[in-house]
Amino acid sequence: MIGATVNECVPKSTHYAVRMTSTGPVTRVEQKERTRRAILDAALTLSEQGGGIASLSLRQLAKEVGVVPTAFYRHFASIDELGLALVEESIESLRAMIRDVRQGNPAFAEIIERSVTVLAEHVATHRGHFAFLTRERYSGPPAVRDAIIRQLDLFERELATDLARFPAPHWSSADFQVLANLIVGAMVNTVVDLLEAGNGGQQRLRERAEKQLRMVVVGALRWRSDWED
Amino acid sequence: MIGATVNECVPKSTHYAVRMTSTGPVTRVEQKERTRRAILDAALTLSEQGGGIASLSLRQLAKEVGVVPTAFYRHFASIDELGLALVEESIESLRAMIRDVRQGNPAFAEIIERSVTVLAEHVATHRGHFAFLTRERYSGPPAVRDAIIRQLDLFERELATDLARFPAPHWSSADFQVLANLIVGAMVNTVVDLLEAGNGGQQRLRERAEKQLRMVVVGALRWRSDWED
DNA sequence: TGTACATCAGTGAACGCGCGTTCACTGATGTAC
DNA sequence: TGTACATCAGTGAACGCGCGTTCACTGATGTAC
Repeated sequence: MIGATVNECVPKSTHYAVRMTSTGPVTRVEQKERTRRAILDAALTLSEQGGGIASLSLRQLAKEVGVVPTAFYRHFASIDELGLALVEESIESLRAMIRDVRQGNPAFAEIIERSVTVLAEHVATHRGHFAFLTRERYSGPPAVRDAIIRQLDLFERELATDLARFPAPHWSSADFQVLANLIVGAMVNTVVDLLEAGNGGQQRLRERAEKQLRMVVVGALRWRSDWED
Repeated sequence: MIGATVNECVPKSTHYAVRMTSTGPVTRVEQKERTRRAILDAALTLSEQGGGIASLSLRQLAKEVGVVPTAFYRHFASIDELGLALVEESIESLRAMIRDVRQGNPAFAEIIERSVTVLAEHVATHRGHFAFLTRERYSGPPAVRDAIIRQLDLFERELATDLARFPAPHWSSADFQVLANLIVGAMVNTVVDLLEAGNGGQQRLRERAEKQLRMVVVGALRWRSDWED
């Protein structure tokens, strides 16, 4: 049966896992970028399923991408560097969302509805990034956790500044900080629930988030610091 | 230099890592319970440092406990079973806290202060459990995540029922559900921040949590469903 | 346009290591008499 | 109280496996002329 193994002797050749030849010829630079993108996406997917970036394995990752394990090193110097790339692009997605929420100056009555819509849209288009941020915020390596916390703190301070423009005579700037913390926390919880819910639950969660924001912004702003005595 | 190795030839004998002989003789049952406890505690510590329960290794764990890896199997059938034991006792800590928050009927004015105090005390005395719950809520195995989510949902519904006793004529029961979700989220965020802060930050975080609860309960209850149109 | 050479993304063999789990064992604690 | 036997928490050798990383390689793409 020596001849039986002949079919398995495929000639060795360079194989592109994410080639998509139907779109025509591709430059080497484009091809490299595609593989890099496929590695990042597979890392987001696998760490979402498998308990976070800390339990991600290079060999699982290579298998998911459809490439030999050592090919990874053409794109990243180590697994840690991949983690840094993921935290950077995830934080960029978060920044883009925050920018989009804050930009424009819709009428007061529409701020809340618009903000929640923008939030839901960004979460839907960058699921992997938002899942990464909410997960690694708690279980990631210290450098990753710190970067995420720093960005959320920054957003909290910006929000406190924005809120301080509302007419609320009895409020100190510390009060606005505390309110901003409450709001950011509620929005992060909304993100988590949006990620976990199927398409069916999205509308309910958006309405819940809008109602919570109204309770807090419209309701709580009538609260007065001096009530606390 | 053959004789040089003689000192290393210690006779083989049963070794108890957590014996504490100063307290006198210990029964076999007590000794077994001590080791089991040491395994659970080491698992909480290591998974807090090392990226969650999913990246916990049996051999690290045994080393931390001061026992040979195979000794583990005298206490748990597998690593997964250890995970189940951890989620069970962590959820029991959460239940105990919730019970303690809800019990007694302090004057209305004191409910908030008392609740935050109880929260902070339970977090301080069961750090490992609360760190486990807040972390594995996002990165744990599905069975663990589901158990934690279920318990938080339950608490949310109980809280909605409690809140519905407040006089708030314009509120529907759905409104109370939404408010309860906001409050539970804020309390979970407080737990996370308490765990991350050193002793120095505890007081500030407690005051922040109290202020947030006042904003939400005292302020938001004046919000009316029909404002949303 | 055609040819000869350079580049480098992906390959596959190999490494030493820590992993979870199995097994037969040992000896201190517990028990029956 | 003393002795002979049973129990079983902890031991240590061994297993096969997947891990991250190294290295020299191949052959398609890119470039110089």
